[in-house]
Amino acid sequence: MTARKLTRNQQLVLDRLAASNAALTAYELLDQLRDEGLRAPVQVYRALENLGQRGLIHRIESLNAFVVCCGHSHQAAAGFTICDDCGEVAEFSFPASEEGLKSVAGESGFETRSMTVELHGRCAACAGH
Amino acid sequence: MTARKLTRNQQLVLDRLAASNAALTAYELLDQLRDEGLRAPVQVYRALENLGQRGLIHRIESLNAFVVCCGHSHQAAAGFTICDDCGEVAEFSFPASEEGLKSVAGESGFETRSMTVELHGRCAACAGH
DNA sequence: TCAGGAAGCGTAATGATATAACGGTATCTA
DNA sequence: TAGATACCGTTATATCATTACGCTTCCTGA
Repeated sequence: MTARKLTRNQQLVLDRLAASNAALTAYELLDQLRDEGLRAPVQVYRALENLGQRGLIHRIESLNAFVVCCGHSHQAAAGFTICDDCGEVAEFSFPASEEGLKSVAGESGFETRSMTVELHGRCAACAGH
Repeated sequence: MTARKLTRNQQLVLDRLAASNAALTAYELLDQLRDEGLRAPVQVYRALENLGQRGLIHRIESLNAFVVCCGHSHQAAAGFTICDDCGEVAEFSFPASEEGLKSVAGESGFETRSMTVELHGRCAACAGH
């Protein structure tokens, strides 16, 4: 019943993501892990699926790529800022706006189960602040 | 300087999207337009790119698919509700939450240029209300 | 403690989404 | 009406993701 230990492949993928400020695609992960013996996309995708179910990583839809989870357990939805200059992805939460969005969508009877919130722009460093 | 008229391919793609409540992928559009003489994905992608620049359509990142724009000119960002049962996609705006999101992201110095807001769940009809 | 089931593995093939490169045609504008 | 720009169709290729198969590892309970 308790969660199974991470397998070698899962740990390798998680470690690569944890070491990156940017989101990594499945194929970028595969390239970085060839030295560790990974050979096929499906090996990476399987690890990603498992890590996703555990809530240890997030998928960035607008990049078809993945990042580690910030570490908080998510009662709330996760939002992401994505720097289009340097690629840095940062996670944030937005409890008030989240309620606002659900509420606006709910006006037409829509029942929200999950949400994707991704902001593109420039990070503080790239904006020169 | 004034906007060029839509070409035949652009109009065909726009019309198919306008006739659908669900988002359509580029390949679904291609299949639906083979009778009209379209043969290759790039023809559809080129039309989609042009229509996107005109603001006549939106891309749904979490589906890799496209919908017509509701028709409002967007000073504000567009949000979407996506029914995971029937596929219906509806557009909404959320001025208050939009400011909230930009503001939360801005706390760390992030400058927002655009945002993706996609809510998955069940539409009123599928929820049985 | 070991039998059965669930989860995971590697390999191969394939499916789905998107773009690059090329040379030709239509349209706009000065 | 010449030059610039946008668009066209065709072909090839890049990128992202899944299915299928048979074998191994790990967990659990009798």
